[in-house]
Amino acid sequence: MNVLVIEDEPKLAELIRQGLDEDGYTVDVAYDGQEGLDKALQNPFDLVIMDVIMPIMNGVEVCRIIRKEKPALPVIMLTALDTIRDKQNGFEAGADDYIVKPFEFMELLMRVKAHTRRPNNNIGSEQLIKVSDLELDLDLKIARRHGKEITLTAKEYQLLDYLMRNKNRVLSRAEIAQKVWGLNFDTGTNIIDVYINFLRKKIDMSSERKLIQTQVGMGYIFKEN
Amino acid sequence: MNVLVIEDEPKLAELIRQGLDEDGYTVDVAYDGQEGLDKALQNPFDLVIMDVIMPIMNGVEVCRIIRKEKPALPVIMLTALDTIRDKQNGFEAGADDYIVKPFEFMELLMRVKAHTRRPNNNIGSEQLIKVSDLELDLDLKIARRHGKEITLTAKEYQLLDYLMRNKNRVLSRAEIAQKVWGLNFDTGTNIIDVYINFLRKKIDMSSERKLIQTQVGMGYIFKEN
DNA sequence: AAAAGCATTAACATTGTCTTAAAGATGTTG
DNA sequence: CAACATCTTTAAGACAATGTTAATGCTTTT
Repeated sequence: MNVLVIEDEPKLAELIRQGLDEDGYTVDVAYDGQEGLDKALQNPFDLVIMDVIMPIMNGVEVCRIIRKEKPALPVIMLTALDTIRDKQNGFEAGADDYIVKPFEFMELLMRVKAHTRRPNNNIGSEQLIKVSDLELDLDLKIARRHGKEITLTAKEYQLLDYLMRNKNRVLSRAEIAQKVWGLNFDTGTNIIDVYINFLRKKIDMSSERKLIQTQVGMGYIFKEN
Repeated sequence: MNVLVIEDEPKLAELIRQGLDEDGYTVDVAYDGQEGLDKALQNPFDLVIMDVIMPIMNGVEVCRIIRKEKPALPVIMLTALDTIRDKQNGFEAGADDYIVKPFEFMELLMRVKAHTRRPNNNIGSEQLIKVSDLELDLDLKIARRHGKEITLTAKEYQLLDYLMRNKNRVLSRAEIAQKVWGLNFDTGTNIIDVYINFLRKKIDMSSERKLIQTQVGMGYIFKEN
């Protein structure tokens, strides 16, 4: 697990670094907001711990940008500001947790564990979406069913990605056109039907379990189970 | 967003319920650990808020089981126990957050938001309309009565959706034609009657409680209870 | 009891979907 | 930079599912 600590006070930064290190985390430290932001965006961290009051760029700002660029990356704010208003600012900027100084290191450690335990947090390590026996490898841009590799073209990949992220929900053609093609679906095109057909041939043809199902008059659904 | 509150103290439970309700959450309350656990496992909640000290089964136990059965369901613990050791117990049982009483409601609300903001959590976030023992699943576009699944065609679905959203109100054919078909109902068509008939066969045939009722000379009404 | 309103059914019309083929883009390689 | 390969998109016909009409019989109202 890779953790980024953004904290301008060297003593505290070192304390946190060492404590997490002892617990098996890989820790990187940044000493101001700008440096922290750059590191956070460029490297695959699993969690960010940051102070609010920092030189160059304050934590709330940094958090806002991180949240926008990496919506799934957990952020724990660490600060002496204790009023409800301060906390509200932090949470509104997208923080996932807020710890008031002074705190016991044990408390921080427990919260770090809580936020890195989440099953969704395979971000930073290997990237894949899994539904039933089909997995989509976000790094290699291929699918796998029963462990067998299935190559996909760009559009097929985008469509499958969208379907899988919205599994168990009927998606209208208009919705799919909008999200995958950026179209307004007034154009009377049947391109979605055609691509659904391509995907079915690749992922559903050889299997009994049909993952892509048609909902006549409504759209398509990617069904788990 | 569906939230389960497990809290034995009725006053506090109601306070939380009301506050979350005002912020747009759908809230269910359980008053002891066992009831809470049952509800949590049987329904698709997005978040659980629970007290630690409760009759029948304590929060730590409940949390441990929830975590095992539903690893992705966020749990916020709420307790008067303030020592590091207590918190450690909570987190080790799989809690995602830990708030010490007394707390400001705003702080709870912010943490609830933080935990329900996470992407990928379409787990449990199924949208549905419920009237009496009939529920309409807006994701799967199916109905369920007594838990039994009922598939619907596109028009049937649209009509039922309209009826349920306007439950306990007599709807004239003209209104229905307008809203569901986009027609002006001057055409002397009986299509609404026919579709009401289809719906009755699917949802009312096998049940004593007739949800769709005729108001002679006026239209139809979808009646709760 | 007559009239009006409603329920039900089956036949038919319409729409929606699947599949294939081929043309138009785009990217790659000699 | 031309020829090739691959990918994306359009189009058309076959087929299936759904939507609608209309005729008939039943129920409610007056």
